[in-house]
Amino acid sequence: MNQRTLIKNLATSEEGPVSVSGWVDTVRDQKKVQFVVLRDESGAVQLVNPRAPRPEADSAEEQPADAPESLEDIISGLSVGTFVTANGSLKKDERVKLGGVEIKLASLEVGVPAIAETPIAADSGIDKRMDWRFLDLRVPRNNLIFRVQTTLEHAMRGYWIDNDFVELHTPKLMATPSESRAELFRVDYFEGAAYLAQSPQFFKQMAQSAGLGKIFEIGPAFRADPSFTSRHATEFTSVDAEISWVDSHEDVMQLQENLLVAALTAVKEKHGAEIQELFGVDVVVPTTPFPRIPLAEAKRIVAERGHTIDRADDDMDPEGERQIAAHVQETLGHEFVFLTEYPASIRPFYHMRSDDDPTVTKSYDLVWRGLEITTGAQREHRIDVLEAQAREKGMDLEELGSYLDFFRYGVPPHGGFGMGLARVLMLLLHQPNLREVTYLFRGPNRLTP
RNA sequence: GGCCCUGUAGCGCAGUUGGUUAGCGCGCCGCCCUGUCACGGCGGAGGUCGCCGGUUCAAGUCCGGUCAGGGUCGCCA
Repeated sequence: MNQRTLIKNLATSEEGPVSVSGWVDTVRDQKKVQFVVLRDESGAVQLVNPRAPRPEADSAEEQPADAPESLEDIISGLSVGTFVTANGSLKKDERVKLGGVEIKLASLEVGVPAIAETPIAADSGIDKRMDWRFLDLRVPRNNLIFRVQTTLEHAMRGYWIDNDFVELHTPKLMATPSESRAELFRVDYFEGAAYLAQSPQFFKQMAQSAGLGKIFEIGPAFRADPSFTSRHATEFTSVDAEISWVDSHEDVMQLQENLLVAALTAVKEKHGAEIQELFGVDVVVPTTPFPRIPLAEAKRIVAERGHTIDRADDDMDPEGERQIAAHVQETLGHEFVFLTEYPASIRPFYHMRSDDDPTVTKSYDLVWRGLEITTGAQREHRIDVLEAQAREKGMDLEELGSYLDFFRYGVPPHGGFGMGLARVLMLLLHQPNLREVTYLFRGPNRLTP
């Protein structure tokens, strides 16, 4: 391992010998002095090499053919993108606009030369940039996205660990569908077939019967959904939690809002300035409690705003979600809104129904700036009611056998939610598209790289 | 999957009612340049206009098909 200094630490380093490693960002090769801007994952710094006076014309001929290449020739031959290690002397210099420091080069160790003409540029479209994602990710903005994601996940884990949650890793290969038959990826499994998990739903409920109390998982989910939108992927990272002893979905909503406040607080603290600089976005930590609006009322409000929801079922449409978010922002100044009391007709069989109105579930969606990021609910844990609801939805009770067993040997009342990590990141950074904030996007037309 | 839009140089784009040699910016290559920092100056290379077919004396331009991509709706996280 070489003893490189991270470029961001140069500003506070002492003048003198230093070594940095990174890739070439710019070469400014002038007659009397050469400059190289070197970038690593933490920042950029200027390397400088004053050229020696030109040797006499005939002295060049005296150079042996196998003489080592001079530093100035190495610099002249550098292509943008090449990874190098620079050794030299750190100097503060007010003339340098890039951080007020530069490294006077002693030597340059050049690795594999990069092809000079890159297949993408800063203004390339998302599809071309995804083809060359490793180049696209060198851009500081994109590098920051995954630092923010790391902080986001770390803060959520921290919150859960502080609150006695258990972290689980549920299987992604399943014998039967985890929710519905639709959107399932079927894969060969030895002599038979298996399905890729659409969500950890059943397994995190199993943890309730297992007596684990409070659990969470951050893991992959797969949906064979031919969706071509800015907010869908066929493989995505799902943030899930499930807790015992809830009185209603209200307890789940409280968990989730506290979790999001902890996560966004951590992101603002650690990256707020950088996010402002590179994305022009102010990270807003929401206040609790988040507004809660029953779906029926939300639909009335949306209708009053002049948007007609034109659809066969009782659900909200995307424009309706944007409208209700605008309403909440205007009247309450809040970016988040819980839409609650979804009709049973548009919810899965395992959502618990309301005590006083069986057509309504104890469930919610969380909408952030007009986009749904979560569905949560109290689950039905009474086996007879659960079976009745499954039958009503036309589910095959045989196929649900092992899931239904979770409820036959004792189970606490429980509830939980699932949240799309990339959707959160997309909204946090005001990005127009999931693809921008996914390391390697997977969609109906995208399996590489 | 439905609807709408877009495919022209490595990248981003322009290209008139169809008309002779298809342009611009960036990038790339070469030469020049006293400290640059979006360096600058001069020169150069690079395109069977996504693909197939049709209309026409003539197609980047019009028509049909096809492939790829984007947006949106459905679906959801």
